[in-house]
Amino acid sequence: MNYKLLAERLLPGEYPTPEDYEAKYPPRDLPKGAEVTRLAPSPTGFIHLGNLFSAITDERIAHRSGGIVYLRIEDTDLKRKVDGAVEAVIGALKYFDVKFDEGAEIGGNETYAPWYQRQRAEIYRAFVKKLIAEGRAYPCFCTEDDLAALREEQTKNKEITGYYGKYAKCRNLSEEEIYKNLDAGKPFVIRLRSLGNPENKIKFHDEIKGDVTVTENDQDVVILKSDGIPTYHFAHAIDDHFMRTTIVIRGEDWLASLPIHIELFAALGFPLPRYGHHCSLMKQDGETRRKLSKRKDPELSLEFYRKEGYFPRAVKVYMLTLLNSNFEEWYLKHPDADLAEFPFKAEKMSKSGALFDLDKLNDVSKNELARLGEEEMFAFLKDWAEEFGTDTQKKYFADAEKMKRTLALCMGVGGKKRRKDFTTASQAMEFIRYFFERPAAREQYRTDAASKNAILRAFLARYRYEDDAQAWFAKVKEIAAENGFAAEMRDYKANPEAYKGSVADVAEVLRIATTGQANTPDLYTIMQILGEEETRARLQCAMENS
RNA sequence: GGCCUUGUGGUCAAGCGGUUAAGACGGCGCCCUCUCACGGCGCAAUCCCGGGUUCGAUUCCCGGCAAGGUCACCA
Repeated sequence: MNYKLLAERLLPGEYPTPEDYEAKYPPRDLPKGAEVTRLAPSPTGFIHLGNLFSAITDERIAHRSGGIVYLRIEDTDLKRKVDGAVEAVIGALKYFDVKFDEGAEIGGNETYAPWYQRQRAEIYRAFVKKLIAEGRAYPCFCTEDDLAALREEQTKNKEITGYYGKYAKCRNLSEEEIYKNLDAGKPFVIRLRSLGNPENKIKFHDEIKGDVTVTENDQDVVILKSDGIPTYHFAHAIDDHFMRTTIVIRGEDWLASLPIHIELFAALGFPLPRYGHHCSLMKQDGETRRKLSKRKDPELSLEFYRKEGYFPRAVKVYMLTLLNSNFEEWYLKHPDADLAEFPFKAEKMSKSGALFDLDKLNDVSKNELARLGEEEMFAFLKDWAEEFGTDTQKKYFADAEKMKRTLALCMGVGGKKRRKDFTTASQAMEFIRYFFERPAAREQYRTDAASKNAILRAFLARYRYEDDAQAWFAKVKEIAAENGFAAEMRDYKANPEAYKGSVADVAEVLRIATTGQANTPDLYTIMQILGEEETRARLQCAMENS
């Protein structure tokens, strides 16, 4: 068979030679040991935690080593393409503070552009043509029905499914048959002529998983689809070679197709890059655990964290604790260090899939929020409210001074005695709501109505805005004593039967009356922030509504 | 089913032949206290199973078992 002629028929025209491409995309001029990594999402419009997980790894490995990380868009499947998806990826990663050096919509070093695979058609075809000319690839005219029938037969006979060996019908088509099919205008794909033998095992060192054993590939995989676009496997080999990736970081689901990639790189005459296959985030689902799924788990979407108002750094910190087992300890020791200083290592990555733990994220989030200064917290909440808040919530920020006072005095923001009442911006808005709106739904008073009104009346009668905290609380105690409640907690504890309740119950009446909630920060401070008029109005209102 | 990977408390995990088997989250209890939150103290809870190797296995070997991944003209 004349493979050269066949190649010309299949992919007519002049293509640059491998040497041309080697010259066009030269090795990167980087210091020794510098790693080149990449994030290569497909533009489906859905950016998830898994992408962030990979992206942080890519970014850390590249930048820790003085190398670069780039963004490549794997848009070879036009069925899945969504407009604006690339911007969404970039926006989301930027929000979580992952910076790329070059890539799609980012620019940077143009030498290795374009970063959209659909714009790289020529180079893929040039190499496919070369493979055909060498007899390492061939046209396959099997239809999807043919393939389905084949799979069915193999399944029935309990054989390995796929296009390989004796089942690779088109592999041994005669020259005559091929041209007959071509003349008839039959659509075709190009397949790799695999030389592998599954009896052979390959020892392979994975940067994350360590030493693994894989089975040699014998599948004649499709490398060029009938629309002339390469499959992932082929594009991966070409792009990661010519974009000079040194370490390919990807999900462990790719480990299964590593043998294909090993054979492809060899067939192409490219040195194999290093690989790091990371585990995927799991979720408990009844008895078993499974991969986080975008249909079932809203928390997989990065958008979820923005909407809920998680502080972006918190998400990043949590990802880092999952990514490197020694990160948490390091962070405890260096709470004020730049996250970039953490000595991130691929080999410290977990080999098994971690269950995504929202409780843990929430804890991290509270702590991160508690680190924010007054201005930072104000800006964070304001930005969130402007994007996701209700119209009422947006108005909270109209009186910036009041908001800052609330944050500082009641939440301890900016001070050293921090409260950790909320994990997200949306919770924060809910939490401080009673400062800006009259409480609507009241919690139940534990105290009976008559005592409650007596307490309210007594308080209203002697409340003075000018009182300091001590004087204020002394009055509360007085009121307690006068109404049959223990003024001192220890008295009440020593002899609970002697009283209607304690000063705690008296405080609760006042607290619910002014805030609508049984649990709040210091009541005196709240009243100071609300102002005398508003405080009185609320207490009055609570009395009348009983 | 074939192939690959992984198995330490409920979760994330440290550990690398001898440890009272770290730590964090969560849970529970106590203290602090006008409530809550914070903070402090404490408690419960773990080496998948079976064989070896060894004076000694969570650690090494073999075999099970379980879980996950993958078997497309999707990435």
